[in-house]
Amino acid sequence: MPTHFKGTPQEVRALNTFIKLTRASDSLLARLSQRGTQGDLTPSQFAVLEVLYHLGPMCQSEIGAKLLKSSGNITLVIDNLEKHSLVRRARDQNDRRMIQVLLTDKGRALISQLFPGHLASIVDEMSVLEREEQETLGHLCRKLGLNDISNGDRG
Amino acid sequence: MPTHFKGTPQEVRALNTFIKLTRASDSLLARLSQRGTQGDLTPSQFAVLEVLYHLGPMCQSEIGAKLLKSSGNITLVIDNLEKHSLVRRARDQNDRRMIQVLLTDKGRALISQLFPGHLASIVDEMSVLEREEQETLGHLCRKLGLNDISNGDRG
DNA sequence: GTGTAATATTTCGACATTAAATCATTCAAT
DNA sequence: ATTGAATGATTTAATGTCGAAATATTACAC
Repeated sequence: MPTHFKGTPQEVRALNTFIKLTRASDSLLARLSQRGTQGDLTPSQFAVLEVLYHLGPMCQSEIGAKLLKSSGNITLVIDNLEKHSLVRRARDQNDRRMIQVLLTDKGRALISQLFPGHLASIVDEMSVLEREEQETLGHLCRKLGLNDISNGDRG
Repeated sequence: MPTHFKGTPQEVRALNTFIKLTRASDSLLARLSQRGTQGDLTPSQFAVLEVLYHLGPMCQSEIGAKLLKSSGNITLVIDNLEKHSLVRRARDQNDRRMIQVLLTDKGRALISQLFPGHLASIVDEMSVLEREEQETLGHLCRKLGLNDISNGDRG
């Protein structure tokens, strides 16, 4: 909702860009959710399974860092995934403060079955932008997202 | 976290753009929150006060449409704002199904006090992008966000 | 070895979020 | 006027989210 706010051109521009960015992200996420390509999983649950699937077992704090979520939150999401036998916890033998989270066979089967459809949805949603537009968007988002938060990870 | 996923160039591009977009939005929101320019308000509470401040009194379903939130959610957020005497409810006299939500004097004073700092934070965060980059980002986000969801509002 | 700081996870309280079910009200068609 | 569909708001159940406090484990200084 590009605002009616009256301010300097710089202020109006920044505010409108901000609003469009957050709305694009929100509405894209909502549409992906509506497509049902995440099965019965919540977005958080899907994200955890996906990161474990592509990057392998990791501890909870690492998952939280990747997904920009708090440790308390990750604990709950892992709890719920564990109830459905999609992941399991295992104390790290070297440093017993940490808990490794691993996909179960059931969890691996589920995410490997869901991921292609999820990816196809993303490709489809992104297809309203040309190749170069996608690259420009990615570049600008990266520049903006990089501002100060821990961001550097290539797994 | 630009993924390690191996797929077609089109798939890799779409997935990376998607991840960068959502991370940019998430991390920007997190940084704005950390700045504390929203006072003691939650993001949802701030958004409701802001929309009432700039667009005037409106019914709950209208607020929900602007913020892309469910009606049940809006009910709760308005409940919490009402507890703090920042807004008040008033049945619409013409159509008693609707409830007009209005800023109280306290609510108006609060949002008018907070908004300038909030805006300054946004301008500051956006300043890592040049004027033209902001406009390009806004344009691309609008194109992407417009895909199918009700989006047309200029208040 | 013991105490202390640091790290990882869990717990708890408050708020957010959705979907589904329900209630009240309005509107339309008879 | 009455019925029936549609609309707006509320409630409920399940999950998510954060932040702060509590707990468990390790690492380090002494």
